[in-house]
Amino acid sequence: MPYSKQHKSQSRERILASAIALFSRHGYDNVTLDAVMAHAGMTRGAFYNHFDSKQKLYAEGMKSAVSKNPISHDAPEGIDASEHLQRFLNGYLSQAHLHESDTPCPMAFMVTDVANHEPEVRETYTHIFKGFSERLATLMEGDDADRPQRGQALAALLIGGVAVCRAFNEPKLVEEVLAACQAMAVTVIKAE
Amino acid sequence: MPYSKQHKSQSRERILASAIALFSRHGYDNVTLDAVMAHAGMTRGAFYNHFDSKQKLYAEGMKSAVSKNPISHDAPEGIDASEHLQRFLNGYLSQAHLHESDTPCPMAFMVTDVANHEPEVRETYTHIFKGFSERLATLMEGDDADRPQRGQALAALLIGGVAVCRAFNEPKLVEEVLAACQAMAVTVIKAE
DNA sequence: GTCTATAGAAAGATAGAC
DNA sequence: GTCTATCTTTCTATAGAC
Repeated sequence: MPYSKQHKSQSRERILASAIALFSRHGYDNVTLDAVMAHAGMTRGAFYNHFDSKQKLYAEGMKSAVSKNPISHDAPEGIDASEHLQRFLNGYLSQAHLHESDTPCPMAFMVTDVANHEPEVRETYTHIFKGFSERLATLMEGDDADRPQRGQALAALLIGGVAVCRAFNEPKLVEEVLAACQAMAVTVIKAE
Repeated sequence: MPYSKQHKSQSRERILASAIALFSRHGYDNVTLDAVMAHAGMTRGAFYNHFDSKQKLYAEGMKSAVSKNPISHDAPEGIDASEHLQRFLNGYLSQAHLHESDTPCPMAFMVTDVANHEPEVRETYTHIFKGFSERLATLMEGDDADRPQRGQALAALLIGGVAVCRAFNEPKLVEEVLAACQAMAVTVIKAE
């Protein structure tokens, strides 16, 4: 057998990484399987050995993207929750996230796209959002009873901020809105 | 001349209304010109007497949608700014807006879609967002110096809240997030 | 498992009749 | 101005060689 199992799973991972990067930046319909496979270093014909359809790849890509989100992991040694959260906010609401990241946040980059897809994809999105908002709630300060709600609102603010900035045509406005969201986020995560 | 100028401009308006409704709900690529024209009561062939291309229709549709946004207009007689804003928030962050409106907010429904389009569309989006956030800033309370920034963050929160809710698969979560955004919006519009 | 080649469908845009 | 019919391109998905 000329190809190992490891080889196949590596190919699959490359396809997934390629899919996340391209779907996020250009949208589902603007990305062809040709492009995904070329970006992964293969040709179109090999695709169907790994996934059943383009739609399935989209759903799988979303799932795969979650685990790569830095907020999904615990704070590094010696960093407290508050500092961990603040660092995350700085990275999330940044030009680098908007323009350079290879693994941008799928919740912000693909919101509208997901809303137009079938239930399986939307279920995945729902699951990811819950994890995200709960994680934010855990890391913030203040009364326990309010935190889940504040976590959800903060999540909407962050996702909204990144999403609208991506649609803008003016760098100056992008800077302003990122800063405005930062400022509001800070007041949200402080105890009331 | 069997067709009046008025007839032509009425057709154009019907096409625009159809375009806004369909593009918002289903996304640019999931809507065919066939569908737009059928929804407007015509067939595909008539389209090119009104617009140069599908892309142009998209840009024109965005522009047309702005003027129909209730927040663009002044408060009715006897309603003060604070009450006008609160009513707008209630409508914006509602199930009706998410599921039933024929003229949903294009900023929330088409964010990701717009980000994937050419500069002309993004310029229009940028323009609309500025008007929206400035209008919110005008209607809210508190220190003048802070208001532009707070208006931008509030805009991001509202757009983000509606956008994510549209992607969810669980009605219960939709209700929670709408309420959470409402609560946060209220604290933002109050004087600090 | 990956390749090249191709089938088949969908949809944007155009032509010409009325 | 609007219609039907058609050209043309694009892209998903499949077939078969290596």
